[in-house]
Amino acid sequence: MKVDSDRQTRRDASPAAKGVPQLKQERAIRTRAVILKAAAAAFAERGFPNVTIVDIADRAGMTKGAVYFHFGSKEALALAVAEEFYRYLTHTMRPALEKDQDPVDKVADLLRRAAASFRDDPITQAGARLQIERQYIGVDMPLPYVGFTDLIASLLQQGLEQGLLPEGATPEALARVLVSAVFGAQHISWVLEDRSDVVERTQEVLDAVLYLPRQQRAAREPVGR
Amino acid sequence: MKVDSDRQTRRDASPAAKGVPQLKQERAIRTRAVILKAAAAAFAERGFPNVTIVDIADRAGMTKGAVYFHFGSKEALALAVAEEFYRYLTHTMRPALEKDQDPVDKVADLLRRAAASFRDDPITQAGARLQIERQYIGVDMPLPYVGFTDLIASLLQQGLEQGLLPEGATPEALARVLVSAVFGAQHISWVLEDRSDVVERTQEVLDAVLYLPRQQRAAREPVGR
Amino acid sequence: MKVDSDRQTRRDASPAAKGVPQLKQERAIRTRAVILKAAAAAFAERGFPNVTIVDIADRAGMTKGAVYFHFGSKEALALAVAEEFYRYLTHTMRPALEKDQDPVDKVADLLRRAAASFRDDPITQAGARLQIERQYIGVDMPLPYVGFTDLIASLLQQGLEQGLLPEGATPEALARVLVSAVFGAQHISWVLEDRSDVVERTQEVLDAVLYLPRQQRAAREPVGR
Amino acid sequence: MKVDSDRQTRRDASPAAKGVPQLKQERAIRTRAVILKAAAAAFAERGFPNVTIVDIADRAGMTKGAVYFHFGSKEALALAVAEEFYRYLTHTMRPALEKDQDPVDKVADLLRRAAASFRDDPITQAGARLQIERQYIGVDMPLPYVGFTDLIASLLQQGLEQGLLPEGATPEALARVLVSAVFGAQHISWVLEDRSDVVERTQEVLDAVLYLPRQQRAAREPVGR
DNA sequence: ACTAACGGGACAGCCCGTTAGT
DNA sequence: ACTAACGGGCTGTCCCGTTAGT
Repeated sequence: MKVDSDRQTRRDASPAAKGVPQLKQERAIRTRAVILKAAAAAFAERGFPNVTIVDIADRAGMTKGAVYFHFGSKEALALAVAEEFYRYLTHTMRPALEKDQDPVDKVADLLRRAAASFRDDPITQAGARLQIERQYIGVDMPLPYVGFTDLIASLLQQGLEQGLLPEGATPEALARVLVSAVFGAQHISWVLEDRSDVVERTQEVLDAVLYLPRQQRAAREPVGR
Repeated sequence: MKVDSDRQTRRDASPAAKGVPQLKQERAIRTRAVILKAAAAAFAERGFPNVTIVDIADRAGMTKGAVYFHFGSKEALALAVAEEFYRYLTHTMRPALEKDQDPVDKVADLLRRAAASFRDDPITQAGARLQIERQYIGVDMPLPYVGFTDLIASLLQQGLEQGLLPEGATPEALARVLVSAVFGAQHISWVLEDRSDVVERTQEVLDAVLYLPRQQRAAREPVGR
Repeated sequence: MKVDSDRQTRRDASPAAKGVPQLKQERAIRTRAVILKAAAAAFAERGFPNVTIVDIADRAGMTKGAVYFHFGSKEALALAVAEEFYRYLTHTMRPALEKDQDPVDKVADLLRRAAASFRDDPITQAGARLQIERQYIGVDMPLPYVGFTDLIASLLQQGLEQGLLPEGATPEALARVLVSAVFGAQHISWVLEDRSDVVERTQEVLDAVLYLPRQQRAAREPVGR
Repeated sequence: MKVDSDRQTRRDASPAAKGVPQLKQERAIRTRAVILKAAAAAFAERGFPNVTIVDIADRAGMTKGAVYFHFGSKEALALAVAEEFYRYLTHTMRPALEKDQDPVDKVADLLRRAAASFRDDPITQAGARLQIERQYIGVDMPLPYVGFTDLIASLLQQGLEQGLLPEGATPEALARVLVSAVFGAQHISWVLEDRSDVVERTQEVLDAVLYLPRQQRAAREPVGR
């Protein structure tokens, strides 16, 4: 079951140029974006198996055929949303990495931003949900969590070297714990409180995993650095 | 659309209780169990929306009609599995609570047992998955996580009073973090490693949240109690 | 698709006698009657295709199996109800025929009694409905209307000979008209007024077909005979 | 459970009326008509509960999917047939009303035309049958008989005023009797003779209810007015 | 670039009838 | 004489994807 993410891709490959290639398509790429938004909202709200193409078309204010013109299948749509999600995610994270702060604070910043996205951004919500539902989609979505976990691990490694974490700590393990906990917090917050308290729950995670031990350390070494 | 978990329930209500209405033949209760097992396995493996009644019937070695005699609908089946899951869960936890160990160790024991169940027991796997898929089921499943979180919070409260946790810690928040993290760890382990390393990941969570701070404390108070 | 009206029939044929044949069956006969009543009510209310065997069993306060013990199929049940209906009908009519009154009044009496039965007796209602639904039942129900129509025709013939009807009248045609009209009146009354005004509508028919012409005649021949 | 008769209806409501939204291609409106015909034939022949969507699709020479595009459910299909029936009925009646003849003859003409339709036109047959089976359909079909009865009553009222009916006659009652009798005649003719003699039976009704009394009157008043 | 129309496959639930078990 | 349990078939409906028509 081969599924390109969308027609766009196919088209870029074949006719390189042809008179006025992309002027006419201006409307089309707007339409495409509208569909994508609609799809994301639908997926976030009701989940992949519960969403029909007609649902999406209705939300986008057009007919099924139009959707099928831009995306070859329901799977392709999901995939496109997922990709958009990753693109958005890295974009949101950037400021946290570029800001001038110690690596542990960077990690915290990163995760808080992620949490806020989960609470506020439909694309993020859809992306997260589609990740969970990857089995229903049947096409290989980009493997989740790993890249993010590695990034955090390397930051924590720096933190450890700078003495910002207890000596016994292993950065990889801590990174796994953090990602697990934030993901879990987001999910539970979703089920119980419709995500209204994700950020708070995420902060609790950060306090427990990153800062509580640090306090201890600080308390134990009153003699200045 | 209220759905009883199964026929059993309906029947208990109607007859005027003639002693023990054990009219249920024990062939049937075996059959019922077989169906439940089959359903759990199917749900765990493929997810609620992907499982058809025929799948379950086939796995159970019988026909749709037989399944429908015992469970009035697909939803009822899912609900029964979920209930069985909770029953099994509390049953598995008991030893950890009754064993003679300090409250924090109890918590750790509890979560390790849960993790092991996630790895080994199909009913648990199905239960967890159905929880996530509750929206697809459309009947109100028992609210998840909360009871468990409360139990852990009260144990941690005891631990705090016994000086087993850092003074700054708040038991409720820690409990939420633990449950989130273990749930998340289990989920990620599922996606990435087919759950083979749940227990290890859970241990990492325990180390990071419960023991790493404690070590710090221990190190800081060398003079015994 | 062979269908005996019920098991009873079958049994009468095979074992002529055997120790204590019908003592034990006393309960059975009563049960059979209960089922028949339940079936009639169900058929009258919801129609043959809409009634399930379980419906009937529930109404009769027993299980499907019990029903199937007494009646081999849903069709057999319908047939038994229909037969009961005809038995009841002839029974109800008798007084009208035996009473001392002129043949035209007999006809009127007959039809008024029928109408009253349609209004009050569930078996009659069921019988009438099953007649309409004969196609759904698929077994040859006793042909309806004809015997009744013939009876009325012969009475009207007598009436004609006694000068109780206009000379131009043909008894067979009048009989057909009467039966059609009463049947139609009953049906329409059912749909529009839940049968509450069947008797009145029937009287209207009698007035229009039998008595209005007679009045004319009476008015025209003031010189009595 | 409200059911629109078909998609058409739903669509008319939504778009903000852009002139004439004749987006309906006339291939489609032909298809729709074919389906309707097929459905009418099927319903007339076998009755609503016995007809499957596939039956209809097969008769129409297409697949279930196509049928479902035009009609959202089996009920909608039945309703559409019923509506078509009423439309056809009023259309057939018109000439009788416009023709230059006395009101009583108009009534007779009306009913004879109806009878002929019952014998010859599948839509009419289906409509009549669906009326009887309204309970199986579960959506509120237009209330039957009443409008027609009123029309006849008002004609008879005129007839009475013109001295075409016996003085004692009440038009409303006569109208009810006529409609009942014709409906009943049609039904009995259906069961017994597959409707071949509806028209004759209807004529018998007209003779008995409208003309027999009139003859009497004529005979009695030889001295013209 | 987009809409209306159509094809086809799958699945839940229902219900009839039988058999195993008293 | 009756109940619980089981088998199997059928059909309405949904929904995905394609083609005819602008």
